[in-house]
Amino acid sequence: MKYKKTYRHSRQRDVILEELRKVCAHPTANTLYGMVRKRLPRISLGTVYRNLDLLAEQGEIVKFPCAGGQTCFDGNPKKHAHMRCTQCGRLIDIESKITVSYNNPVTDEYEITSHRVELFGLCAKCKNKQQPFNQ
Amino acid sequence: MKYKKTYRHSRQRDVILEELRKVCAHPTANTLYGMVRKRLPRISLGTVYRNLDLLAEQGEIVKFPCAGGQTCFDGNPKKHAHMRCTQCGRLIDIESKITVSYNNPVTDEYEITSHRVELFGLCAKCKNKQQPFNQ
DNA sequence: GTAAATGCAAATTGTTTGCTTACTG
DNA sequence: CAGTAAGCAAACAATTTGCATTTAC
Repeated sequence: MKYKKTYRHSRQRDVILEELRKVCAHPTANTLYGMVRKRLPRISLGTVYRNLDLLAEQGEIVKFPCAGGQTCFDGNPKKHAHMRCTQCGRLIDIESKITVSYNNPVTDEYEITSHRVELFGLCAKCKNKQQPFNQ
Repeated sequence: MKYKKTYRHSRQRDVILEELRKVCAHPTANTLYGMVRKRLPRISLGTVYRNLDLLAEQGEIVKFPCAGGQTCFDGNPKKHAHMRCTQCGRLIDIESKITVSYNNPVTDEYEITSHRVELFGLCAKCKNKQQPFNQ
């Protein structure tokens, strides 16, 4: 049995969380690294990753596996809807109220405990541009 | 303006698609590589990746960015629901009928064109096991 | 015959880990 | 002062790419 880990406070973690909360985008670890480095020039990328994992573990932030194999981070843990732009790939927070219903049969096969909806569409920028070249 | 690419037929692509369609799991490129190699021992992993991209481009299969930075592939392009097991991480096809509703405001900000629901829960195996150690 | 697809290996990219030092509680 | 966190660099793993050769149309 594993013991519960105790967390200690760190300036780096504070800054990472602050910077992530500051933006409404969903930056990757590397993007965030760039942002944080402006305030803490000596921070290392490894620290950013470690803290992002830790913050996600604590439920302070949310990790998103994204297309292209990168992980994006959302600093806003309260539920809100997302839309992925099918043109540029960005993840956009949207206002839309979503309702999901599904039948959740009581069975030994599986048990559904929660859900997430991902919406796809066009973001403002791409919507107002003409289509890019084929592909 | 980019010209439309013309596809040529290849045995490797056929086998990759066949093997992917054969299973109801959602293998990674590497897993699929193992499956395909039984029939085409000389195929290379690069070819598998190239063909999976190409098949996804054609809409024959679907790519899933997964937690852990891997991409999973679904050979069954007709819509069906998925559940991700929060314990073991596998993606399970489920029977549940899902209905999603959301308001899709007509605005310049964005335009929603489609959606996907991801369900989370426990798969049969994990449901019938006791919890693993903390964390 | 031309362009697309393959096999192979090397390169790239995102992420994790090991280790020593610094810092928190 | 015990154990967590940082910084740095090396290691890893998934995926992509360059190139010479083969294959499809």
